[in-house]
Amino acid sequence: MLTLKQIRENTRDTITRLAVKGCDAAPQIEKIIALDDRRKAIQSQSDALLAELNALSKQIGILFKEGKKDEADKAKERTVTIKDESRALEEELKKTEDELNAAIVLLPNLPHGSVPAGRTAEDNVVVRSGGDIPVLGDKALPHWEIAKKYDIIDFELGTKLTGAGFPVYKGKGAALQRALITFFLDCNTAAGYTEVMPPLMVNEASGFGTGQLPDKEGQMYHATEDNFYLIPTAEVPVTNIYRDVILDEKDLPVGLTAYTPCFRREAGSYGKDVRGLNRLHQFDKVEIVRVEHPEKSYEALDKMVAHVESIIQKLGLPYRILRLCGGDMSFTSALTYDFEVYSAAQGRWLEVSSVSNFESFQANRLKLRFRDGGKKTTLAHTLNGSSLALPRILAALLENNQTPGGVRIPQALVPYTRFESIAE
RNA sequence: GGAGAGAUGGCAGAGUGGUCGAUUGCGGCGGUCUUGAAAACCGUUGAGCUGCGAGGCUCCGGGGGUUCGAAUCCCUCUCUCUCCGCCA
Repeated sequence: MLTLKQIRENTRDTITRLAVKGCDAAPQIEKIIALDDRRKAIQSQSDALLAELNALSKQIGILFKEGKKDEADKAKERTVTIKDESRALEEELKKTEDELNAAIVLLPNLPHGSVPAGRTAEDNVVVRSGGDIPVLGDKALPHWEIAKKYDIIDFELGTKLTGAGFPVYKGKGAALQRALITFFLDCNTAAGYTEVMPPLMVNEASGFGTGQLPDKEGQMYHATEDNFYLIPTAEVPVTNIYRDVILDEKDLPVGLTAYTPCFRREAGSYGKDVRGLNRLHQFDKVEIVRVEHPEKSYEALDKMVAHVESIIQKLGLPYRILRLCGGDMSFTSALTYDFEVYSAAQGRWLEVSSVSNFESFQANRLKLRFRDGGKKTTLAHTLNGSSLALPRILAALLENNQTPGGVRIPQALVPYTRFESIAE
């Protein structure tokens, strides 16, 4: 969430920048400022009243000690009216605060100055691209057919066990999956990220911390008996490590990486785009998360982009990097780069990573701060990115590397798979 | 799952109705001393809201209650520990 300070002190600028995201925030902001004014007024009234009550209570204590019971009883009378007034004010205050909070939470993060205007994915800007798109010829198979041909992924079996979107990886398919996870983690730790293995279920507070709750409640699987949520991404448990934390400035930057399965209900998506590995309810992903000093977060974002790019290059996949336009960016992001790899048999680009700087938007919600110099606490900046999501990488690998003699494994992965191809 | 104990500041640990946002120790920061360091000594050291400021208000796991007054009493939830049961 945005800070009240930002909204109040840079009102005009806030409105202008939110417009880039296609959000007409003026009425909302007017409402927020009015609510905040009201909150302050009630608060100071309430504080004055409580100050009087505190003083009286102290006095009554002293009077009792001195044995002046009559005077004490007299003083008590006044406290009764104060308490009534105070209770009413408190109710009013809570109501106003709730309204204020609900209003602020609706505002998306401010886009960075470099974010292109635009409404849809069409308006995203290709920053750069790399790798060669293979020419496969007419007999090229989409990955779901390759998977069937070599019996490495069984979608029907997963449906039997659980439901659609829960594939079973078999034989070399399972081994390749495991190899990719280890490969990605090794790349990330070599770049200085510390590996963590977080829980796959989180409580409500964590869901709120990263913003999945309350808005996206329907997107997560919910274990109602214990009120836990299955994580839709490692971002949730890993970022929440820093919920309500005040770091020392010298602890920055923080860089963590985690492999986790991800669970998404994907309510409402269907159609041809969801075939095979393109969209799953359970999939594997390796994530990177950073906590940065506000002055260094964009430098860090560039480093993350370069890092993810280097991994895709090692796999030899054709890719492109997009700077998302205002309209296509997530609610919480200030600047996002998407990575897409080309799926040669499907003839389309598949999103495999999204790297974002959230600036202080998440940190404000998490209360993630650092102490600078020894005195002031300041909100930190958070960033995260996939490094990388497995299913679509796997899809592209299978499709782009298919040959009449089988699927060729990229050299960088062979030490991990310990086989060089997948054949009949 | 059953029984019991507990949750206090960065950590340890006092505090069982009034002047307690909280004794003390450790740690941190600043200083004295020293060529430098250690030791010793002195000072300082939680967060949030509000106010130009002085100051005021809130927070002792979360929520509710009793009371003029709650860290302290009551209810409730969550979590931790010990013992028993079960178990990879």
